[in-house]
Amino acid sequence: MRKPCCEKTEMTKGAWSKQEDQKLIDYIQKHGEGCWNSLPKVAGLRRCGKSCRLRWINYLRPDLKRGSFGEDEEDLIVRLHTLLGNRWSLIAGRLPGRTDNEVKNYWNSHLKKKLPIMDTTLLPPNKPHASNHAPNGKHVKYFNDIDDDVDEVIDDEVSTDSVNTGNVNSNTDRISSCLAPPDLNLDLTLSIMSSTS
DNA sequence: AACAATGGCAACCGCACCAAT
DNA sequence: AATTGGTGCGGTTGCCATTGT
Repeated sequence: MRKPCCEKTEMTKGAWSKQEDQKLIDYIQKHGEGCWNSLPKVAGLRRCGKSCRLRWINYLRPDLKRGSFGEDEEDLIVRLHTLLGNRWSLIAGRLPGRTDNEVKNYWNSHLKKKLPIMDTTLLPPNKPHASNHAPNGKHVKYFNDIDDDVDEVIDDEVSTDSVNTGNVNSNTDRISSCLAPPDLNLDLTLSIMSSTS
């Protein structure tokens, strides 16, 4: 077992102060992202590198789109989750200005409870090492490989849906329709796996 | 008004991958 | 080929605000 990245007892934990935020922003504006482990020392922060990275990616990045999710984004999350399961980083990659943490939180706190009680066989596996996982557990690389194909499907579905959703009244109905769209090929992942292996 | 329950979000933790050596 | 350090990801926790009793 590897040692924890930051076992130093003097490391600060918990909520970030404005001063800390500013130090991190200043440092990254000067030096760019990367070298997270050495960053705190150079930037004068008493935080571990992982904490700095998380703070930057999830909160401080200038391209972040704060605020509530739009209906289009909601649809896309549901669709992508249907295809990919809990691959939050991949899902977030399809949502400009959104982070994996934000998408994950939004799913857990908003979308999950909107979903109708349904046949769980329609749901994807939560872990990449479930039935349709990539060989050797290299799920990230594997999912990146199919990324472009998913992109095509999602683009098609969203453009179609953006026309259709005008007639759908409730969120629940809208999400239900997303979960079982008549022409969405939910076997895509599997078929790509077999075709690329 | 006071307290308890609930929900939402930020942050932490542990594990896994990858590149360098 | 094995080891190591850096990084990324997903699950979980804890805090705080809001709502209900």
